[in-house]
Amino acid sequence: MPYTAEHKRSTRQRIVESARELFNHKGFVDVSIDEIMARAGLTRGGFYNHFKAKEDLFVEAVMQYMHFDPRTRWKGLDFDPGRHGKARARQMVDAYLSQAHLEDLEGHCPLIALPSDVARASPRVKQAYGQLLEGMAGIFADSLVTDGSAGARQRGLALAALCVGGMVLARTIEDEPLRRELREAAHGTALELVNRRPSSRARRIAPRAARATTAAP
Amino acid sequence: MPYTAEHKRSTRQRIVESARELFNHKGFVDVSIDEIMARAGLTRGGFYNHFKAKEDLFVEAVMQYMHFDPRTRWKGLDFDPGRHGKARARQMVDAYLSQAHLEDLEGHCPLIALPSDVARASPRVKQAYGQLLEGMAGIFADSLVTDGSAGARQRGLALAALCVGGMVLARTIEDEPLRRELREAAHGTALELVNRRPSSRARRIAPRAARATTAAP
DNA sequence: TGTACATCAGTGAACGCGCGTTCACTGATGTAC
DNA sequence: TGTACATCAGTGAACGCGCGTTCACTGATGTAC
Repeated sequence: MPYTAEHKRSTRQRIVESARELFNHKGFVDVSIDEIMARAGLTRGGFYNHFKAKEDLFVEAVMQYMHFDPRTRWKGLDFDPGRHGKARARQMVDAYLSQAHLEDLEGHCPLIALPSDVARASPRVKQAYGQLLEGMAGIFADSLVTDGSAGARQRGLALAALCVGGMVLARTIEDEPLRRELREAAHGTALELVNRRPSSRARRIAPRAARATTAAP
Repeated sequence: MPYTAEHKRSTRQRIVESARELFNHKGFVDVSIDEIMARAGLTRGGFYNHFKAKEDLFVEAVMQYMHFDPRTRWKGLDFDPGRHGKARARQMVDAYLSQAHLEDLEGHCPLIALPSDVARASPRVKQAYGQLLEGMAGIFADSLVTDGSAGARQRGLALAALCVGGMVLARTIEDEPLRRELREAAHGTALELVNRRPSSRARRIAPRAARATTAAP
């Protein structure tokens, strides 16, 4: 059992990853430190060599998701990070609102798994969660702004709310047909929002919307 | 201290109401039975005269919201339950995504406060929560179906996802300007979705959409 | 109308359990010589 | 190269606390007579 600084860092990383998976699956309070450490191949006591308290893990578990490579994050969905503009937004909507993403309870986006836990957590946790949210809305906004519309930021936030909201609610539903119906409803509507310009009532800059050219599932 | 059947029923009701408020505010696990009973003006032990276990309360607390009169539920928002069609949907969007509704942590819709808790709860809780969700989506769908569009059900579900999602995410945000921005983005986009027909790509029945006639905040 | 009794909503002490955290200890490793 | 030592990641028992639940008890009320 070596203990270089590198070794310690990798152990710590294993603990964070274990926590991320378990929190995503069962929420913050229903996961014990015992459980987290066991999954990381360690025992209870060692936890405090790495963290001051359980809540520290919450922050790191959420932040961790931000650094994932999109290709490994959405493996099997032929996700191409090189796309731009609406194709990029469409691809994001398709991947995010896919059944594979919904069912991957441990691997999917923490925005889906943890909103209620975060609403009751410390400011640091909220900030980490907020960064994820801003990141997602930003990707949407950037993808939509290419046609010069000034409503892209608003549209990006609304798309994030629709995608996350659809998935959050889908996770509460047991009945499979209804769960699918909800997810697909959010999916279809999100694609519509991507393909249409933001309303000129909200922001008076955009000209008439162009019709969509391509469409995904 | 009388004890007619009526008295017992009203005591039970007080406990449910107390639980609903506390769960809404702090979630299921972070509220103790002590707390719930104290708020109802009672002591710990009496709880089990009315309920078999804490989780029973969860089901009832969620169901309770369904029976609220919309006028008391959204007091101060000049909510008129008599409206029909798109005016009804618009009014619902306005009320649901209002700042007053967001800030009323104890009184607002449980769909906003409890999604993560419900995702981890028993089937009975999920069913109660699902009924609330179906109710909301149904109101939207009914309001939109008046023009004969076959996509009303899909649109209703997506509107529910957008409204709930926007509010759920807003509750996780501490920064007031960003919280407002997100809420208003969801609000504006929800109104657009109400005012437009569902895309003819998704359901090929609807003719070209009519422009919106009125618009709320 | 008045009285004795049975009922049962509500009380509060106690139990058992799980969990976050602490702490004295261990033993493998890097380092100094 | 080999050896003694200091370090510190990891161990596992123990502590303290809060909470859900149980239970013997109380005392106000409805009811029978």
